Amino acid sequence: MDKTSIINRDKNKYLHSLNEEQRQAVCSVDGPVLVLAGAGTGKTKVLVSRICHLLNNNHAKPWEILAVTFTNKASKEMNNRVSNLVGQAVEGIWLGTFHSIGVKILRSNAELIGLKNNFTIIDTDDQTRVLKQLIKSNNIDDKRWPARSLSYIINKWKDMGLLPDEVPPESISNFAQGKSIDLYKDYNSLLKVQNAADFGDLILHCISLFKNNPDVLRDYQKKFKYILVDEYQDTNQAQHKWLKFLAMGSKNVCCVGDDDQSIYGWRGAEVGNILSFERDFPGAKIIRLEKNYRSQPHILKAASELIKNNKGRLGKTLWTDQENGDPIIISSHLDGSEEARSVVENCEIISKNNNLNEIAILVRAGYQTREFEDRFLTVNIPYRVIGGPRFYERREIRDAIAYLRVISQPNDGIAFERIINVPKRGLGQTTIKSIYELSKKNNESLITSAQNILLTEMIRPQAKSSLGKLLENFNRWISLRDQTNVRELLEIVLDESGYTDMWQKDKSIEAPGRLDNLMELADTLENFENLTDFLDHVSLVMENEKNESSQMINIMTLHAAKGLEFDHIFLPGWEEGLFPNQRSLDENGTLALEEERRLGHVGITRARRTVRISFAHSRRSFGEWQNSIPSRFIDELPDENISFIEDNKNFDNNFFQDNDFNQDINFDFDQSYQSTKKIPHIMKNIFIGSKINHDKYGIGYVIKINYEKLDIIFEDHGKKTIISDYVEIIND
DNA sequence: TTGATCGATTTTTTT
DNA sequence: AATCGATCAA
Repeated sequence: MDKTSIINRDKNKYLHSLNEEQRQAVCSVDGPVLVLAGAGTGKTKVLVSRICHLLNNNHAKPWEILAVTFTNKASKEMNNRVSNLVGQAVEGIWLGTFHSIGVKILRSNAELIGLKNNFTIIDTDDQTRVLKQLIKSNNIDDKRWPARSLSYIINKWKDMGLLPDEVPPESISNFAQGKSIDLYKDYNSLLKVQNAADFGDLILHCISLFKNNPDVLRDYQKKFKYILVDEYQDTNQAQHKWLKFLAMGSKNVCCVGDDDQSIYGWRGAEVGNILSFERDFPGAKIIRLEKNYRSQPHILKAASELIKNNKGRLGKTLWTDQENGDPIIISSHLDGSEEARSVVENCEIISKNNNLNEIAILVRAGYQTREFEDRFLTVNIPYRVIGGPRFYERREIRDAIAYLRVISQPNDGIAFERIINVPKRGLGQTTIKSIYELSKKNNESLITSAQNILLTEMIRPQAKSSLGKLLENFNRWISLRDQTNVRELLEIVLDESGYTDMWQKDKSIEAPGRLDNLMELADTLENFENLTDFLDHVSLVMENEKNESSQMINIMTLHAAKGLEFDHIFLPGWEEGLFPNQRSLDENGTLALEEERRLGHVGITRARRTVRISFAHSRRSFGEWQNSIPSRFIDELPDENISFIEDNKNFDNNFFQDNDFNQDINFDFDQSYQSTKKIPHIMKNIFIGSKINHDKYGIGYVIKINYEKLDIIFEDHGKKTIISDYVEIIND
C-alpha cells in the first residue's frame, strides 16, 4: 500500500461511521442530489460530512461552498459540527439561513436594487405599523381592514416571489375593495424611501438582482461550486426561485429534506418543491435514509402509524434495530393545571436518574408554556423556555435599538417614529402627523422633514424647541458613530436621551428588570465590530443565547423542537381544537390537518426513550373554561404501542366547589375518551359561513364558532360575537 | 399632550 | 386573564 492511500484513508475516516446510504449521499458530490431523510436518520450528519468531504478532497475551497438552512438554530448547529469535524476551515464557508445569506448578497449589491448598503431590516412589528399608517393615509377604515391582514396578504405574495405587477389577478384578495395591490406597491416604495427591507425582500430583492443583472448572477454561480440545502421541505416558492438561480451554474446542489416534517405551510412552504426536485434538476440522484438511530421501536412505530394517515406523501419506512423500550403513555387530566402538575411530577421522577437537559415538554402554541413555568417555579425545578419571549422583542430593547437604527441609517423613519416621543418630550400625535404630512408632500424621509418643519410654523413653539433639541442630539450622536465603540455609543445615547432616566423614575415592578436588560444589551454589543453588523444580528437572529450549559428542563413549541432530540418527551394538550389547532383547520381544512399531523409526528420522533402524551378535559382559554375532547391523533396511534392511564387522583368534590362552575359538567372519563370520533363544534345546524339574522344587527355571516358563541360579520355592523340563541338561521 | 378608563381582542407556528 | 387601543377629561 502506498503512502498516499494511507493518508487518504485516514483523512476520510469520518466515512467509516456512515451507513451505505449516508455514504452515497456524502460521496455523490457532482450533480443534483436529493436526500429524503426521515426523522433521526442522520440528516445533519450527512450534510456535515459532505462539507467535510468536499474540503478534504479538494473539491472546493471553503468560500466556494454555500450551505443554507432554514432556522438560525439549524445553522448554528451545522456551524458547530462542521468546525468540530474540519477545524478552522469553516471560516470562509457561506453557511447561514436563507435570510442571512440574502442579506450578505444584498449588502454587496444594494445599489442595483435601489437601496443603500446600510439598509435597515424591518421585522413583522415594524411592518404592521407601516401598513397601518398606509391604510389610514389611504382613507381606508383600519378597523374593518386591519393592518395585520394586509401584512399577511403581502407576506404571502412575497413568499411566492411575486412583485406587485406579477400578482395574478385571481389571487388579489378583496381587501379594502381590491386595493391590496396598490397598497403593496405603496408599501414597497415606502420601504425604498426609508432605505429598508422586510424579511420577504431579503429573498425577493435577490431574485430581482439575479434576474436583472446576469453578470452578477454569473459571478455567484461561478463562485458557489457546491450548494447544500437543509430542511428542503420548508422552502417557499421565493426561496426555491432563489436557489434555482444560484444552483443553475454548477448544478452541484444537494438538498436534504423530509416531506413528513414539513410544518411551515402557513409561511408559504411548498412541499411541492421537494416533489418536483427531479423536474427542476433533471438527472437528480435520489437517496433515501430510512434507518432511524434515535427512537426505540414503540415510539418509532407509533409515529409511523400516525403519519400514515396523511395522503400525499412520498412515503418512507423508518426502521431501527434498537431494543423495544417503553410504550407511549397517554394520560387524561381534569384540567390544564392538573395536567401541568402531573407532567412536572413525572419530570421530577425521571430527573432522579436522568439529566434535566434530556427532558423536553413540547406544546402546540407558545402561550401553553405558562402553566408549566408556573409549576416548575413552585416546585423549584430549573427550566428554560426555548424560543419564548425574545430578548430583542422586549420594549426597552426595541426602543434602544430604534435609537441605534436612526443613528446608523437616518432615513429609517420607522425607527425614528418609534422613539420620537420616548421618553415623553411633548411630541404627540399632532406633531407627528404634521411631520408626516410634510414628508409625504416633499417625498423625503421623516427625519429630514423633522429638520425642515423647524423652519415652518406648522407646529407649536414648545414642540419646536423640543424637536430641535432631539435632532441636535441625533446629529451629535451620528457624528460620534464612526469614532466611538458601539457600546459606548449606546450608553451615551441612553443617557443623553433621558431613556435610562425614564425607567429609573418608573416605579412599576418591571422597571428594574428593564434596566437590567439594557445593561445586558450593552454587554452584547461588545461582540460586534460595527453598528450594521449588530443590527443585522438583531433583526435576523432575534435570540440572545444563554443558559446553554446549565441543567434545565426544556419547554418549547413543536415547531421550535424540529431538529432536536431528547431522551424523554412530554406532549401535553392533545385535545381537539388545541391540537389539531382549530383555527388552522378553519383556514386550511384537510391540508392543515395533515400539517398538524406532521407536527405530531415531529413531536413523537424527537424522543429517544420515552414519550408521554396527555390531554385535559377542561381548559381555560380567554379567561373562560372550555371543555374539550381528546385529539383525534390519539385515536390514530396503534393500541399495541400505547398504554393509557387515568391520572385523576385529585378528582374529588372539592374540585367543583372550588371552581366557579355554573354550567353542567358531566365528566365521564371512560365515556369521553371512547367517544372521540365526533367533534362538538356544530350546534343548531350552524356552520362556518352560515347566513343568519339578528334582531338588532340584521343579516350576517358566521365566521367562527366557539361552542354557543358565534363570531359574525354583519353586513352593516362589522364583526360581533353573539350567543347562538339570539340568531336565526336563514336558508336560501 | 397626557393619563385614565373602558372595551375589544387575543392564542399558531418563524425568518 | 391580560394586553392593546380608542376615547375622553384635565
